[in-house]
Amino acid sequence: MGEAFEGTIAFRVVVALRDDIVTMALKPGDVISESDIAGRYGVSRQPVREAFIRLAQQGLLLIRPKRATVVKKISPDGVRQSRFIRESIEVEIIRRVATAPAAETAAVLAELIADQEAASAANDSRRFHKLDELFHRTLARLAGVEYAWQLIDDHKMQLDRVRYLTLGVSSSQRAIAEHKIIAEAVSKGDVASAEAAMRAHLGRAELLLNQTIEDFPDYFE
Amino acid sequence: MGEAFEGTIAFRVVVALRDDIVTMALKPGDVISESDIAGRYGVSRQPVREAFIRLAQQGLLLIRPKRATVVKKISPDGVRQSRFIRESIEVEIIRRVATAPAAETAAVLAELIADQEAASAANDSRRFHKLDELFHRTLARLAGVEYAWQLIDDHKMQLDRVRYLTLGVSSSQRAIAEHKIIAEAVSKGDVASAEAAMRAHLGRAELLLNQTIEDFPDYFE
DNA sequence: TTCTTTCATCTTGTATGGTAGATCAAACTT
DNA sequence: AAGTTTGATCTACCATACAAGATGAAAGAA
Repeated sequence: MGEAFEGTIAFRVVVALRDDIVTMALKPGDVISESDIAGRYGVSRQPVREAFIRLAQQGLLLIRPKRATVVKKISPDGVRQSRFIRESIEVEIIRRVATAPAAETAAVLAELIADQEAASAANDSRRFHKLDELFHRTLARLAGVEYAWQLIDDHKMQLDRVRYLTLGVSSSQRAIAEHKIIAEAVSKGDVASAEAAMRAHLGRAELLLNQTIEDFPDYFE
Repeated sequence: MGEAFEGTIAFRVVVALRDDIVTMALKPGDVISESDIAGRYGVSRQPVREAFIRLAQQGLLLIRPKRATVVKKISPDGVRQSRFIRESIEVEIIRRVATAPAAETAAVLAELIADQEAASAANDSRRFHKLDELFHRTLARLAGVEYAWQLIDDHKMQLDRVRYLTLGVSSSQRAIAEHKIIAEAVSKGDVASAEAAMRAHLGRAELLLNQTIEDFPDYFE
């Protein structure tokens, strides 16, 4: 997002609150108020209020006029549709890249996968997560639609909350293997295989979601 | 978007400004200020400020800290990528609906097309535009991803600004003919034809964009 | 007891005053 | 004349005070 207000207090509050929400320090259903947060951060209500507005538009908060503001519960159907949107766009991206692969494509993807293997070997899950994201964003860049990835990124916050609930079960080995299949198909210009591999790669999240709903029913609508 | 603040002044300002921007009453590059708009609507600066924040997050305004706020110029690349997103999602939607068409599908789409023909015959272009939108949103509903359409709708605002610049050239006849082809393929469960028809239907906008950039260069980045 | 009503106390919404950064033109210096 | 500095005047940012709706518990009526 082109956040053009980085120096402001409101920006600091947005970043802090968003982090708290995604990492589940603020749990779905938690009630917060402008004065509450203002006091906690030692600022006035005004910048907090503006942060609330921004986070509400991102689907993380629900401002209830004259009542209170709550951390939005995760909507299973919303997550499902976010996945639908992501799969639609990423499939189209992979088609474009595979249809006319640029010269650099194979090398760039291979290097990213090598980095991922290094991070996996070092058990650095945070770095692996970053590299995983970078892999997908790079594909968007190669397709000339990096902005489209930003859109996915916005909606990925909901998914990230789910992901955070299931920390540690991420099998980076399998993800890397799937990345390799995708990269190979793309580099060869095999559109159909690339699309199928991407769908398989993204499809695994569905099971994860259902499991998570069972484990943490209070966090979902 | 689940705008949950309909009774407020800020909401009225958002609606009014968004309408002004989409209809080009406020032109790309126009400079506005909180006090300016506040005075014009007879309200205080506070709700105007909040409206600015919301519109900035929707990509219609650019708030420049300590300087001024301008109506964002239209980014040709942004419009192109919005089209990419829309096509990705709508193609996936049409696939889903065509793969397993519900019983009601054919009848629902036929009725919508009939309404469109009536609006076209009556030369009611505003009503036709609404029905055109409804056709696409209905497909999303039939695919069980109506929320995905809301996403398209948000990003469609940029396209709507372009569309408004080229008023009158909308050939509703051709659009209706294309809708018929789509509806028929979907009803028959012919996935490949439905997808191709949808791509062709959405693809026409590219030419329109290039023409518009030539005609109104000042409104684009 | 059970239902109704009142009212203290939450909340967000709005108005307004002051602050500091950004801009630009006029005055000044060289 | 050309470049520099100053200062008036914009702007958005923030703090604060007040208004009004929503809530829930306590007091009162049946």
